[in-house]
Amino acid sequence: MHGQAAFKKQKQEQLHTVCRSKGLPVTVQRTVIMEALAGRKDHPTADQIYEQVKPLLSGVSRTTVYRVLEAFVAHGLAQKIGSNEAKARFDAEAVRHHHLECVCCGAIVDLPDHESYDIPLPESPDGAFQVLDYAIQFKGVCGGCQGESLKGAPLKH
Amino acid sequence: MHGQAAFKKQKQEQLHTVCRSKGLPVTVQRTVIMEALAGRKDHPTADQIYEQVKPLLSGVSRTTVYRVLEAFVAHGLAQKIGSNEAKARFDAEAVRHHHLECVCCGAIVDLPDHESYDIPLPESPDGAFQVLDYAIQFKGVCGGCQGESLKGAPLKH
DNA sequence: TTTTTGGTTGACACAAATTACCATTTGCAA
DNA sequence: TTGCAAATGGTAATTTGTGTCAACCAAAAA
Repeated sequence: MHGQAAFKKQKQEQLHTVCRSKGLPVTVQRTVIMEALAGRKDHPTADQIYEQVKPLLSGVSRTTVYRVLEAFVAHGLAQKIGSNEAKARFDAEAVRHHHLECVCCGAIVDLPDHESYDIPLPESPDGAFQVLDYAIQFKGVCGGCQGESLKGAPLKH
Repeated sequence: MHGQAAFKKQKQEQLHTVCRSKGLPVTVQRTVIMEALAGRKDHPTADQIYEQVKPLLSGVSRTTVYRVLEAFVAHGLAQKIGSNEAKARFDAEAVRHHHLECVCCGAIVDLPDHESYDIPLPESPDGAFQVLDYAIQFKGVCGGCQGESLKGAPLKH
């Protein structure tokens, strides 16, 4: 896939731009972690990224991976997405898009056509809340879990 | 508020109905935990509910609170909502509605007019995924955090 | 009312996920 | 190259959620 490589390159450039504009150092850790995150489409957890970069950055601290991912989110380089499981998952795609979450196995995939779901932002519906963006979380059962659900309990694999 | 009391009563009746129809006992713990959850609009975590019911049910186990809340979700009596924080939050309102989440302090409030945001469910957009429902997560800054953000860092209170 | 029975609860240990702290190292600009 | 602010590594601690099992209890049967 060439789109993959292009996306990675774009994210690396974005990382440099943001760091330079805010006076933050571009560290090896940030570069490698961004490379790892941008190369995945499965919205990994911090620990999954840690396992992935450990062989590439011998001696990385788990703490650093958590911190770097949080920093990406704080500076708009990545998104933290909320799932029903009790752990944070990250997404290098920071522009608006929507997700399909399997209620059975927890898998989260991107919705291919996000432009079909453009809705207007509510105008401060409760008074003071300033609405900036939104994300739609579709819930359902993925292909792999549909077979399983026929065998017994519908939820909780 | 009278709507509050009516909602609590409705949830208690729903609890009885569901338990009876499935042959499950209606325990004191379930009753008190439902009462606590139905009385809140801030989408509390399991531990917050635990702290709340501890004085009312002397000797409750934290494990029980976690289990009962999961049971509510499994039987459609409550919803587990995914936030950007790495912990599960619960909502006694089980019918479809949407949320406003403050990216600064993490507060989650219900969107008053959820009927304005009816969108069609995608027809298995990636092939095998069976879409059942959706929830829109609006992101923004709540009233309390707008003042804070003027003072310095925009994120992370 | 008493008995029976299967699901529930409490207590504890355990695992997973995340954060706090601090000494050391590093990026980068002067 | 040098200096400083920021980042990192390592460890410990906290928070959040799960597994196990004996004792218990709600609800139906006797």
